[in-house]
Amino acid sequence: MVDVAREAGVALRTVSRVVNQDSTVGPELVQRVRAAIADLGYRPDERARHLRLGVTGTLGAAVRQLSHVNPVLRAVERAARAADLMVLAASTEDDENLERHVVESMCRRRFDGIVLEPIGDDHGYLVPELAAGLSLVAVDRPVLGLDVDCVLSDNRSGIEKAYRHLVRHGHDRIAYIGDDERIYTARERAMAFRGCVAAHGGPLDTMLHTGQVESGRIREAVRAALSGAAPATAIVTGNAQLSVEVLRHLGADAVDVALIGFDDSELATLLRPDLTVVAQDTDAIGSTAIDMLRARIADPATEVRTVTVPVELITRGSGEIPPAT
Amino acid sequence: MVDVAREAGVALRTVSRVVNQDSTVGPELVQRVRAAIADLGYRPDERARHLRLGVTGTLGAAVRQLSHVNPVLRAVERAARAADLMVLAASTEDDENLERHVVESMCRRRFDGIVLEPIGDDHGYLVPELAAGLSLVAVDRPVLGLDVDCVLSDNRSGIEKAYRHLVRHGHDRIAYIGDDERIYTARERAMAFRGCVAAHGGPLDTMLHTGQVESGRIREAVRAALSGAAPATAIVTGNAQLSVEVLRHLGADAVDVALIGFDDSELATLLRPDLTVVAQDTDAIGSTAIDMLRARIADPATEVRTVTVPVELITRGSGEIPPAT
DNA sequence: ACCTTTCGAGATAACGTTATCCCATCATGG
DNA sequence: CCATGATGGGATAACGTTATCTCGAAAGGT
Repeated sequence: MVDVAREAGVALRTVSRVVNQDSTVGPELVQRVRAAIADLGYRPDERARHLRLGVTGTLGAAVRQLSHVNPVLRAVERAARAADLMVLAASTEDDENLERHVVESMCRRRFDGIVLEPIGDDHGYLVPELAAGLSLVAVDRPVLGLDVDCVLSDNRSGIEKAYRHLVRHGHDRIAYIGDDERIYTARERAMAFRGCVAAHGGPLDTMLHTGQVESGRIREAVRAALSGAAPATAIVTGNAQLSVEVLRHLGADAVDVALIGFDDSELATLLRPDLTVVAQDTDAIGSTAIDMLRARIADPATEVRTVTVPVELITRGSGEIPPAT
Repeated sequence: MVDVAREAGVALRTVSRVVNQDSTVGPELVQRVRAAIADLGYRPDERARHLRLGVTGTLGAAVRQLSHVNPVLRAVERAARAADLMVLAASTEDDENLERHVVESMCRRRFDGIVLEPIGDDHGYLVPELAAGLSLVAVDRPVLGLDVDCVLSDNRSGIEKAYRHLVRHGHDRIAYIGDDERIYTARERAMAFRGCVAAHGGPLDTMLHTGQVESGRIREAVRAALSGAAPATAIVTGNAQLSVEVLRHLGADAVDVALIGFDDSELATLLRPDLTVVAQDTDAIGSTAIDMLRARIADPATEVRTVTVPVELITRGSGEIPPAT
């Protein structure tokens, strides 16, 4: 920058003014400075700029897997771009230690705010960061034990919609195959399912299967649900990956067993019958997250909120299969 | 930091030494400084650190869509983590202007290097950055007109493998349905297909269909390929998304028409018959990209290279369907 | 007892920006 | 013709780090 100033025969401050489009610089000086910048290949250094300014105009997104389908992240990027903020994202790989590493890195880099898909139950490392003024919003899952802004889907209502839909289509014995209940969303959905069964009066033991998403376990769960004296005539799955696994193991039975999946996905309309799903409003989740984050950045004293976004049942065929007689 | 020094009763430099685990500080001073850091909630500022150090220990990844399946990005993150580098990623949304914006932002932030999935044909904006010492590696597609490190899949060989495989299974009339040839990979694959047809001696007009991935166009292409006096008995698709679309429109015909898709995907083993694919070695692409980037960062004078990574034909059933008689 | 070595720690100067303050220069009004 | 703004531009001090240089003190050898 000092070289540019010398080359253009102006003061340092003037170069800064030209770079920042300050209107108080005469046109011919602007020209001279521009020329010098091009000549010398000067490229401004945001590190220094941000250091001086205090803010970085950057949001961090710490998500489970960058390389997976994540419509919420897409909505986050869109909304941030609309607010002239840059989003830089990194994967936490469902690893608590990696989450901590990623988030702390973002804090040390003084990102203006962080969108986090939290993992696990212990987020104690966040306490000093929050005390020091970190703006953070959790999406998809809450940060347990900490008073933090949060955007969640209405998991309970989603399961209830699916259950009621199947009951309405004549099903009586409905199974649920879900993810590991150590995961918040899996826990919420399984609890909601238990509530449905309790309200409806059926047995639970052969109808609820949760645990790691592992092909062998899913096969076993599908087998257990569909066998015995009173086999299930319908299945609800706990997430998109589980829908795929369950379909894989249903095989030819897929035309006889009703199925409703949690989460919409592109293959929902590829299969026969098309997949009925509980779809999350990912656009609303993402843009709400950015709204809340921006509000907190603007005023750190903003009251902490948890927003629950409604889900929608999309009927496509698989959920409308009648019970086998 | 100066507050910490005052609180601990030491000099600024000593605090820095403690933070950076310098061994030349006495144990009791380390304790005092640690206590002061915790007391005052001091959090180091990487912006200043990076400014002073010159390097940021950060790589940027500018990819088409963060929220899409992208096994290469996963491999990039893994390999970078192994090298103790942080990867921060952003989407370019297949938009040339957005790509430029993202890459220039990363440059101004002085990322140590950038992994780029280039879009379009004009990357002139990179020239001054490269001249100023930007380390960059392109993946999946080359940066046309610029001498830049590059990791590509062997698209030509992939198409040839698929074509030969189908010929070996008795097919004579093989159709190709591909993406818009303005996209480099689509162009390469279509060209390779033309070469195959030329070598094999068949007609081309009803067998080659490229253009935007749009449901109506794909339906029309499938119809055109399978109708007429000499209908195709086998189809090769140009990418994973096209495989899905083609399958959608094949419907019940999927058991009669041989199909080989470019790119592996999780739904390849979900369908009946399972999908035979040309699989890219995404792990190799990602780790090679990081290797090349690190080499260039370490020595900017390193010779520019283009690495072509082999592809593999994975037979699963759909590609082994014999021609209808 | 004195000199040398080693080790720990402090003062100071960068890194590349921007903001504050201040001073020219010029046109305008009394 | 001089005072008064207004306007454009320059010197200087931060922002929060780390590296260099220097110095003091303690330990060990002759």
